[in-house]
Amino acid sequence: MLDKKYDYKEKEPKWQNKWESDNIYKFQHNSGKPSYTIDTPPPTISGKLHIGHVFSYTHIEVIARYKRMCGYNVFFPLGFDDNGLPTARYVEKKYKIKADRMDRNEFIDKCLQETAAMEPEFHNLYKSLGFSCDLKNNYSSIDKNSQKISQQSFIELYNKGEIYRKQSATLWCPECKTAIALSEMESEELESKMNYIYFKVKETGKNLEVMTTRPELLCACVCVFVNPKDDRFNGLVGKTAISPYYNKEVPIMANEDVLMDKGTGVVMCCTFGDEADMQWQKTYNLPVLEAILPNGTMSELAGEFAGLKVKEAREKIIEKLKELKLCYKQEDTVHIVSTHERCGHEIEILSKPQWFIKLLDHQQEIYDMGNKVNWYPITMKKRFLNWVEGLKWDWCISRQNPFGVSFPLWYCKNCGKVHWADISELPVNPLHSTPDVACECGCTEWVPETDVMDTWATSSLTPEICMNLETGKGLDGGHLPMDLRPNAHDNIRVWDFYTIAKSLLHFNTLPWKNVMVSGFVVDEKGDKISKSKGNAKETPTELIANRSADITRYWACNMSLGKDAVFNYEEFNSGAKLVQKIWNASKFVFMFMEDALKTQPKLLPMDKWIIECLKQTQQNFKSLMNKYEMGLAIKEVEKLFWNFCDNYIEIAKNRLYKPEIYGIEAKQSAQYASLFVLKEILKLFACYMPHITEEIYMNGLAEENEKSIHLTEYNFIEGEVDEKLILGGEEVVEVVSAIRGEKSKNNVSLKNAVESLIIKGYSDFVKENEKDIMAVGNVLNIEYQNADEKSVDVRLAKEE
RNA sequence: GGGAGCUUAGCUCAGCUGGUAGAGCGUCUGCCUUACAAGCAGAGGGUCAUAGGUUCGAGUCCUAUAGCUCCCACCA
Repeated sequence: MLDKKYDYKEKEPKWQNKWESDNIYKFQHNSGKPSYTIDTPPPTISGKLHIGHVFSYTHIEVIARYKRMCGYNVFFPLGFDDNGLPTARYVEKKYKIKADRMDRNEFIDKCLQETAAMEPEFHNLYKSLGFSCDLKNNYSSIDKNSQKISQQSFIELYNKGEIYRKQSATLWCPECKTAIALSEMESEELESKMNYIYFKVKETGKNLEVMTTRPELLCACVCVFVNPKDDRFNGLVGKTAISPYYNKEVPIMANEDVLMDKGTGVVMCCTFGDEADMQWQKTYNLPVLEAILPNGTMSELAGEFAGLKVKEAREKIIEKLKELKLCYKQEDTVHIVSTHERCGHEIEILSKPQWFIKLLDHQQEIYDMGNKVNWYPITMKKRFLNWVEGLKWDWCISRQNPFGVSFPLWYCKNCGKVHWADISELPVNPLHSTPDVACECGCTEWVPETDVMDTWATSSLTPEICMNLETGKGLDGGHLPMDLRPNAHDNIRVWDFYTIAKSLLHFNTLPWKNVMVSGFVVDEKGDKISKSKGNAKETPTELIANRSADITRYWACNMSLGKDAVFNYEEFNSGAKLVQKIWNASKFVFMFMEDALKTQPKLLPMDKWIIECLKQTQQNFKSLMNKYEMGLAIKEVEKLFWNFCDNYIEIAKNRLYKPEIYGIEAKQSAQYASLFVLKEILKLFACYMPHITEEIYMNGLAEENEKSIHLTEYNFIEGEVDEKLILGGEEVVEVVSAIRGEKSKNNVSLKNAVESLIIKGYSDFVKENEKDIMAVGNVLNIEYQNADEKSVDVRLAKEE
């Protein structure tokens, strides 16, 4: 029997502990069931979990439960992404330390301690939300297995000719002092100045006006460009310009990309001010001059400005140019600069040796693979393809950052030749060991690679890392594709993209068949909820404590897949109402459970009707869930549930309470139907609200040997829906509603008797349910008339 | 500039292959009804962004336009 009130504070932890101790979500290796594998996103360990995590992780969790109840053996592991820059920066901030000003090993230990300390917090939150992931089956992207798989991937791709090391233009963050990848860039509007300065044309001695926002790069100017169609500069191309202050001679060249109406129509090209400069450097094979050092200060090239930070140098050189009357005008402007997503610092382009994975050679294949993946919702596919089309760089995977997966290699001190670790030795940290062989050149001294890999070089292998938990086979493509990759839309061009690329390069197969893309949680203004914006009113832990896990989950599912959802506290009320109602309705049905027949008796029409409604809902539910549209799917269940409560139970009530009037068979029919439908409704709700459904199920509905509602399977009723039966039942509801309306209009109680009821134009189905209608409406006399249009005349009895 | 999405009731959103506008919340009016007053019943509320087009018929399909959001490009 059920308690009078449902106390989530007691019940939710009770079931969470039980599920954990019974190990009910363990992936059953040899269960004989088909398996369903999920490539769960490992959250980045760089701060507390926020409501956005709860949102998208709940979506994954609901699908996991759904698939389990569909009869799949669900592989739902758990991971943590704790290697690399995000974690390093988090640790630096938290302890106010700087990685480059302390011992490398000490810093790494600090990072490892921090991540180890945070993982239990994540576990607890997952547990308190009732997640059905296998908490014991987890990985971290810095653990030995992940490192091994990641390093092996690197070596194998090198052997396949897909990796190269090259001194080349690199996106560089002077703040983090590391190379970054295109996907880590953001752009930001910054105020700046357009500076108009004078070059000189050597041959004519005339001034050549040039506009630049980056005068500090003047020292690295290698040429100036004009548009060949620009009449103003007829005859200049081929001549020589002399830069102001530095007095360096550079060629005047023509290029059609130069915008004639921007600035003065003359562009100075430096290596490397921006990506256009880089492109020009490549096209015209211009010399590479390094104006900016990795730490963001000016190089020797800058002369008296050497050692200054870029921004200081910019101001100083303009002062100088003004002094020399070589800068004749300044205008304010707002321009968009590329910044590093992790620190917001402006990105520079430097020339440094880095390791790259070839992507541009495989652009079309990556595109084709993305095209083969099922994206949910389908519009997300375009985002992916759009990103692949815009690819301009190979993937720079080296990072000059202490915390991450090491490159498994050393360089010969003498000749620079690379010595690779043997795959059997992995994982290795080249800083901690040295090869005991000599180089071909005879040298025996080896210099370790100090760079580490981009976090995505490892995260892009999560299908292999996940499956390794089960198979132990390491970097192995035999299990691919997995069934599902779930993530939010910001990860399409990052995690999804890199994973597809790696899967292509290693195994030439899809990493997974389906991608489910969630939206973000935003506030009323449409801004992403985040701690830094201060628009998150409650932490996930507080929400769960104040509103319960089931209600929080319900809120998270109340969305359209892929769309951003507004966080509105009031929306939690609908969930609270639903949970309460499920409890009360179950209490009612349970009152008549004791002497219910186990096998199906002969059913009355309205009992058949509600079962037919269930069948229809189940079918809609299934087809929506198979498209991962859990928000629309639960709406279907809710619709059925409220119909069950407001209409069916009200009608069945009289038969249940008063068998002496309506007959024992009428009671048994209602007992059977109400129990059957309630049980199936609870199963449909179970993946959303696992606690309350479990509490009810295990308190009366479970068979003797059943351990949990979550280990049951849906009892989907097959066959076509009997539309006639559905419509017939709806006609009965319509008649009942007319009676209620009349009473409401006359401000009388629903108990008030109806003196006479005249039903016109309705089908015979209504007549078949005469007893139910009379009972629920307290109707004394009933009459039927044929008519072309349906109507119901209600004459109320006088109030007593 | 390229790509995607959105615009439907006061608010948050559903509306699949075109057939007489839907839900929840909020508002209003009633009702203590042997599960539930944190409840129940009922009511009001919309030129479906705008303009054209296809069609017997258009939130739904097509073409423009406007506004908002996101991604990419724009950094001289």
